[in-house]
Amino acid sequence: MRPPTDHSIPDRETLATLLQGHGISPTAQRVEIAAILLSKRQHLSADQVLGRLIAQGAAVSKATVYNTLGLFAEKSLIREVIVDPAKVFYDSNAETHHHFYNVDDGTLIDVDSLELPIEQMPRPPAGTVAEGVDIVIRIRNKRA
Amino acid sequence: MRPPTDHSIPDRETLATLLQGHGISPTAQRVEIAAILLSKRQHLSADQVLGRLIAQGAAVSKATVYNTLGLFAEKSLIREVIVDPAKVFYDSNAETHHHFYNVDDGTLIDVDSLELPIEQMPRPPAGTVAEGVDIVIRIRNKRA
DNA sequence: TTAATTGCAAACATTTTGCAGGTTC
DNA sequence: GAACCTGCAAAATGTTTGCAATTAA
Repeated sequence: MRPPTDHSIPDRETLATLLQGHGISPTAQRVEIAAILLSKRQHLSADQVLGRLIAQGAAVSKATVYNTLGLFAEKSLIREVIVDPAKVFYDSNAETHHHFYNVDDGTLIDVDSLELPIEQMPRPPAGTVAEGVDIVIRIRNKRA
Repeated sequence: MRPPTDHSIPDRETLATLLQGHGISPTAQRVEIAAILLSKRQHLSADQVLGRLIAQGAAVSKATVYNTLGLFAEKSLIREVIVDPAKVFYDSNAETHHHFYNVDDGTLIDVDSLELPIEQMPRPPAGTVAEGVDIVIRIRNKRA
């Protein structure tokens, strides 16, 4: 049986292995960032990640946060979600799925891809290949 | 029969009427911006619109271009397309349709919604209503 | 020890804003 | 003349970059 730790799940060791599995050298800062973002299903902006790092006393610079999140996305460890012209969200869930985007409060909610099946996919233009499909259902709060 | 004009189609008069039909007072600048964007099916950034205005000698300020495009989108005359974290594209086609987005060159291509039917739509979370669905198929140039 | 990574600050690009001057109805 | 609209410049925001110092393999 594994002893309890003072770290959030998943633990640092597991995270380091996970990063390596995606071809990412697990530096202290990267593991710290992964620990925050991958602790659960969530959608955070780079600034929010930085805020949490600072809040918990981790010393990671802004540039490193941006670079690292970009690197994670490139290595398919996380996903970028482009819905807000003002900033990019990073989704701890890299699996195929879609989103509700609440335009009133800027909130993202996951939609399992089984709930939104795509019947038929148009053929990509000549000379190109499809890389992925992003579906965003824009929602608004019901007015009282 | 209507005499030929030196304006692009649609002409200024028609555009002014169109703007009014969407609850937009047709000022000179707004008509000019509409003339550029609505001349055909296209996707332009605010900066591209400004560039074309300048190129053709129209005197419209940057702030007005941004404000006007935002206003047009709000009034459903055009559509904002959020695919590039760096800038918003304005789509002269406000009808329901979707997009291919070429991540290599930043190009947008329309996809008729008939070519990408949605079989089943998940129910929006309680207290919210769906406003629209944006589907973006990310494509990449085939490598030689 | 060689390459990769980080941090800082400055640079950037897009978009927004404040406000004075114009325009419209 | 009241409300709306425009233009300019400055500000705000999110993100990227250059480069020296640090760390990792």
